[in-house]
Amino acid sequence: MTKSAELSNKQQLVMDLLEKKPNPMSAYMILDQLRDSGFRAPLQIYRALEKLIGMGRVHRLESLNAFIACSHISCEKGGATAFVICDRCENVQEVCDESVSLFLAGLTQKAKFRASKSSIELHGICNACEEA
Amino acid sequence: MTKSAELSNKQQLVMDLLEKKPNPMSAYMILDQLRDSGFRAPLQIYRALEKLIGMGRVHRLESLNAFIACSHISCEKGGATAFVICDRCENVQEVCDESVSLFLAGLTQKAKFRASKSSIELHGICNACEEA
DNA sequence: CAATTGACGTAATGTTATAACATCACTATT
DNA sequence: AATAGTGATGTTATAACATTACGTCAATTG
Ligand SMILES: [Zn+2]
Ligand SMILES: [Zn+2]
Ligand SMILES: [Zn+2]
Ligand SMILES: [Zn+2]
Repeated sequence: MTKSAELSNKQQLVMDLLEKKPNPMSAYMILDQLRDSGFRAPLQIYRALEKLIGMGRVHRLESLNAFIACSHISCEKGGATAFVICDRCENVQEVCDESVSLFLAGLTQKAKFRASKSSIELHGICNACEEA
Repeated sequence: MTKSAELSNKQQLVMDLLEKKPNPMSAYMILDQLRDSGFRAPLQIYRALEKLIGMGRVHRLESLNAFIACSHISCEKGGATAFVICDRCENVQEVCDESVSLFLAGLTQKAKFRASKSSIELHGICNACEEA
């Protein structure tokens, strides 16, 4: 629910919803939740998401076709992030430390590559679910 | 075009097509190419792909919704693979060395996690395209 | 032989994402 | 004030990706 002057009304509504949910949501789930707030078409959601992702405030999980609020102050700076996704409870941990950027740096160097975007997603069962 | 007795006729057709193409193909692209070989519906493609992926002979690229033949003998054993994808020429490098498995091991340990599947995909511009 | 299994066929449907086009609100420039 | 530019918005239609549901068939196996 963090207020940010840079967001339009619609964008703020999507941001607020994602920040309330600990789990990833698909664009269509978001649409369903926001019908009463004036959203009527998928594109309205996708446009808001595009902006929020550009700002680093929302991440897209490629392996789920879903979206989640950034759990850090914002990943604009650090950049590279890895997502650890529990397939049971849908909890997502966002790992953003040096090991990630070092790994990616090594990868781009080996591959002689100029990277622009990364997607690192690990699926499995989290500790809490394992013990339950 | 590696022959493998374990594959059905349809599965072999999909495998052959993917092995001929250096670039990722979507399921519907595959379908288009294989209409003359008797494929009629998406499901026929997805079923073959499911089997081939299970065998480690084909990989799914989550960030592209596309599929590509494994460029190694087969990733059944090693497991973890990273894909380096050029957004210009669509060339895909498959990196499968120790740095990848070490990185993932560190990640699962930090996150206290039992991993079952990973998806590591790096987008950008390859060296060849950069120099062109 | 009955049961199980795995591949296959087909139609319908579900889910995710974008194209195309028009309009509106705000700002900057003339 | 008029003009033009920009970013957000609204709406409809459609493209692209994936699965459900149901039925058939052949090979294996207890
Ligand atoms: Zn983040
Ligand atoms: Zn869990
Ligand atoms: Zn492979
Ligand atoms: Zn390239």
